[in-house]
Order: sequence, then structure tokens, then C-alpha cells
Amino acid sequence: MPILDIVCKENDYVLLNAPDFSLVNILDCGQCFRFYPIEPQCSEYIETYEGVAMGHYLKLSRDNANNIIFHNTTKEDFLGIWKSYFDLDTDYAFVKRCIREDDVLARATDHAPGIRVLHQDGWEALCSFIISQNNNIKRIKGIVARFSEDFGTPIEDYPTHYSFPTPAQLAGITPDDLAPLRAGFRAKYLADAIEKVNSGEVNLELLSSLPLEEARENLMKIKGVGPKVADCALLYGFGRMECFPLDVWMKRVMANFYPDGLPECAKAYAGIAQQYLFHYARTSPEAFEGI
DNA sequence: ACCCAGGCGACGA
DNA sequence: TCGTCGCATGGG
Repeated sequence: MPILDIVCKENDYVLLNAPDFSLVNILDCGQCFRFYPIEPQCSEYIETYEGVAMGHYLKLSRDNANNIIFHNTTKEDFLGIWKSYFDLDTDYAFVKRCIREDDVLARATDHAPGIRVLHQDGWEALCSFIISQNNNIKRIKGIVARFSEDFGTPIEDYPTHYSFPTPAQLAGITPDDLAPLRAGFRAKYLADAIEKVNSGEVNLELLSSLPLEEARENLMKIKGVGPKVADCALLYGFGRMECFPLDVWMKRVMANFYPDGLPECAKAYAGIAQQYLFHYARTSPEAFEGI
């Protein structure tokens, strides 16, 4: 049984009736930093976002019938890039039914039912979460945008949009070269990541398959990569859905709701559960009420 | 003016 | 191994 009904309409690909898919939930919940809301161009569209991922520009909308429209997308790009990027092979309705056995997770999934965990490019996720430390999401997005504009490549047919720079494009870059990003003390961490990935001291190719502890230790050889940044890179960039990044918000969640650890029903879906809980804690004033 | 932001490294006990 | 502190930058 297909998880989602997908049809091709002229130049668009459309997910039919996808209630577990909200653009604002997915693209504005602190997991990715390159998508921005734009004015919908059709009265039927509830929300429209555009951005760049995996070296490709994408504009997508949700309409008033809960269809998700991938605008002007080829079959090759949809199946080769976006199907994986938006985790379309995972049945989020099923995952939510499982984790909702827990009351807090039930509230969290009600609060933002359209969250999904993206499968982003690993290098971009690593750099993005190096930048994220002691920083806020708005400024992270600005730094990542300048990183792409200053060192990436214009996208074909969308020359005002830029791909995220590859390690090869950044070879030899010094912290001073990164000054235009205004990344502050994180510039030297980015430079170290560039150096260690280009030298092969850290091999990104292995991180999807290595035992989790080894993968984390590998990433933490990079200056500025500790347990939290490593877990975020592994979860969002290397498909390690068992990762459970503990930032300040998640530490509050654990202390308040789960002093004895994550409930059993969520353990098989730790990364996804984390995303619902993180977003709930950060955006719902009721999250910690009565605690 | 102050405080904080999806942490981390350096340092001292 | 543990706690504490400084860190660049910019928005509220």
C-alpha cells in the first residue's frame, strides 16, 4: 500500500491529501535553514515556501485540500532528490500512532501534526549545526545564506539562488576568508571542518553506516563539534534516525517530563520524537504549564 | 543598556 | 571527570 498518493500534473508533482505534511512545521522547525516562506501565487494555496537543497532550487505549496505541490519539478528530481529529502517513504501517521501512547508526545504531535524529519545533505547539515551553537535560528539562516552566496554556485535557471558550497569548493579556506559570513567564533570551527573533511581525516561517506558511537567520535574530531552538533548532523544529514540531540530545550523536556528517560513507545523513533518535542517546547506556551 | 541564542573548548579543582 | 566561563554577532 503506498504511503502517499503521488501524481504528476503538467510540470508539477503533487502529493494528494497529505495531512501529515505542513510546510511551516517542516521547514521552520529548526532542522533546516535554507527555506523561506513566500507569498502564495494562487488563492487555493495556504502556504508556499522556496529554497535550495541538495544543489537544487525548490518551490512548493500546500493547497486548501491538503495537497502538496512541488512546482516545476521533473520526475528525475522528484524521485531522485525530493522523495528522500522529505522522507516520503516513512509513514508518519503510523509513527505518530505509536508515539502518541505517551501523553506528552500526544500533545506535541497535536501541536504540530505536519512535522517530518528531513534527509538533508550531510556536509550542509554539519556546517549548519556548527553555526547553530550559542546562536539563534534567524541568524543561523543569515549565515548559511551568506555562506552559499559567497562560496557556493548559482543554480541553473535560478541564478539568484545558490547551492551550499561543497568541501572541494572550500578547500584551503581560512577563518579570515570566512569573515564575510559574520559567523563570529564559529568561523575557525568551519575552517577546521573543511580541512578535516578535505584531508580525509573525517570521512563523511562512512557516517551513515558506522556504528553510532564511532560515527559520533569521528565527527567530534572536528573543533566545535560536540555531542549535540554531532547528533544533529547525524540525524538530519546522515539519516541516523536513532539520534536524539539534547539541546537546552530538550534538556528541559527530559527534566520536566522524562526524568527516567524516553518512554518505551518512542524509543524506536527517537529522532522523530525529538523533533516533535523540541518544536512543542519551543513554540507552545502551554508545553511546561503546571510543571 | 542589557540579555539571550538548537554549545563548545579551555581551564582549574 | 566535573563545574564555570568566555566567545562573535545581532535581535528583542
